[in-house]
Amino acid sequence: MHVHAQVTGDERASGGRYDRPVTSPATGPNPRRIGRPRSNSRPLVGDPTDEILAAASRLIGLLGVGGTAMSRIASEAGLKQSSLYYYFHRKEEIVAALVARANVVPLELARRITDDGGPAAVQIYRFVRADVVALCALPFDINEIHRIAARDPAGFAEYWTERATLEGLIEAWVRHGISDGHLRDVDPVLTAMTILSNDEGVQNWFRLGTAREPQAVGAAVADLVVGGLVAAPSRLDRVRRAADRIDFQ
Amino acid sequence: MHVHAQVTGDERASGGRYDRPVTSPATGPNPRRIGRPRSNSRPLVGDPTDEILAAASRLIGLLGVGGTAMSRIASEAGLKQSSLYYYFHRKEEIVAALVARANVVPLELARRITDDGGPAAVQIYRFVRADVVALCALPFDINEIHRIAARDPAGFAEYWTERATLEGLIEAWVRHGISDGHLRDVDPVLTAMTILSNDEGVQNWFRLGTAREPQAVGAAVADLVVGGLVAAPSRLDRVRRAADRIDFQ
DNA sequence: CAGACTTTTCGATGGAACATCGAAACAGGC
DNA sequence: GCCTGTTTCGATGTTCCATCGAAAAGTCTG
Repeated sequence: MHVHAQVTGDERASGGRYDRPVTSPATGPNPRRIGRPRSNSRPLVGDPTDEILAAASRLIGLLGVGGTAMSRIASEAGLKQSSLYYYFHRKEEIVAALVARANVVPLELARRITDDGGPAAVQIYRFVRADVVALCALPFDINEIHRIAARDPAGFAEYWTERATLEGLIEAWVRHGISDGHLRDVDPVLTAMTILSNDEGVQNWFRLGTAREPQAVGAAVADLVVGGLVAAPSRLDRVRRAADRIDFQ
Repeated sequence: MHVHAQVTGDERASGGRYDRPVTSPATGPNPRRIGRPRSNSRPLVGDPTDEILAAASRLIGLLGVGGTAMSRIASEAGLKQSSLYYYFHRKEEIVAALVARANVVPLELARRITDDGGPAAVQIYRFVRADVVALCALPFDINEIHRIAARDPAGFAEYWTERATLEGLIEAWVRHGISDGHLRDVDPVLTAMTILSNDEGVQNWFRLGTAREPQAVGAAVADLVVGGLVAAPSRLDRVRRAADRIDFQ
């Protein structure tokens, strides 16, 4: 029977290999692997799935999704083109796996900041500053991935769920800030959307070549966003100092 | 001699037909056109270049650049696939022509606002509000086009020049606002970049389906941006009223 | 330790899309 | 009528995504 028939729903979500072994992947010095040997004789370093994702990530950052051929990814991962389809059914699944990784960082960040508590303005400041830096550090442009995810809501369902969660956390900060009078009376939904858009948009232009350091860009954007939200501008300095105390010590 | 050999540098920049006739295109009731007739018998309505761009714009908005096949554009414009290449050498040239059109609106807007003069905060407020609306009204996602333009700086040289001009105009507003004390002491370059990123990022999320009206989104973003820039937050109300007086009367 | 089964890889192939080439089909001027 | 220039087409080449069946290894069972 052909291996494709063994695919279950779960692997689609995980974006990984068809039948992922429960045992850890080959890591020893002489990783005896089953299956037909590769035509090239290069030593096999780790989990092929990870190697594929690493190659894809690098290439997509360089050439974009459309400009990155499956054959190129395969060759950089030490495989032939058709062998890729053993690990990922379609090109989009590779993209989905990459976006799933990228999504973890901002979401973890937001959760940690929510757990830390503190004034809403400080929370938002901390988030924006770190989010911009994190997005700038990604090897590829998150906006391009967004666009692909938007055209295939079913295939990227997990992504959109996480995205909604993230937006919800930010909304909650904004709501708290408004109710305790520290923030202006803005639309929380629109504001959360704008904050995320802003981070991603800036990341885009940073990628296109700005001399600024990501840290500086992040701080500037955080200044602008929080400055636009706080009820009294004199608070901005205190907010910045509070954020620095938490994150830079 | 093949028609390709007749291409000059100019047509590349204009993104149009190989040898654009100086005479106006057929507009009469019975526009007798020279050249081989089309295989379909549909009546020919206007300039084929415009029809191609209209079809491409619609399809790209629907399916994205990668998802829009040249054969599809051709068929919607009443042509066979290979006939497109008489008007545009490559798919990217169609994209370049579209982006050239899209770029006109924000640049004109910024120039008019500069000519109008007035306080920097009002200028920025007016720009952001109108820019967001204009970007939301585009049939396609400007961010996708940006990315393609970024990967081919030579082919989109005109676009990048105009972009730099736009950024320069905004920078000048910010500089003026700082020097006369109405705006906080921010980095003008970074701020101009952030403002444009913000507009484009919000446009992106609006396109993905928000219940808000573009007008409302634009006003909210303008509030946030200008609120983050003005030295005294009490000024925000006055700025908004001043902008309303100019644009909504 | 032979043979069945599983895992991983490959080569061949089909189909879709971009792009090029040469020629066909018209109009207008000589 | 014939030549020239304009616009369109069909055929073709190449590249890329994706599928299929089989090959080449290891592992398990009797």
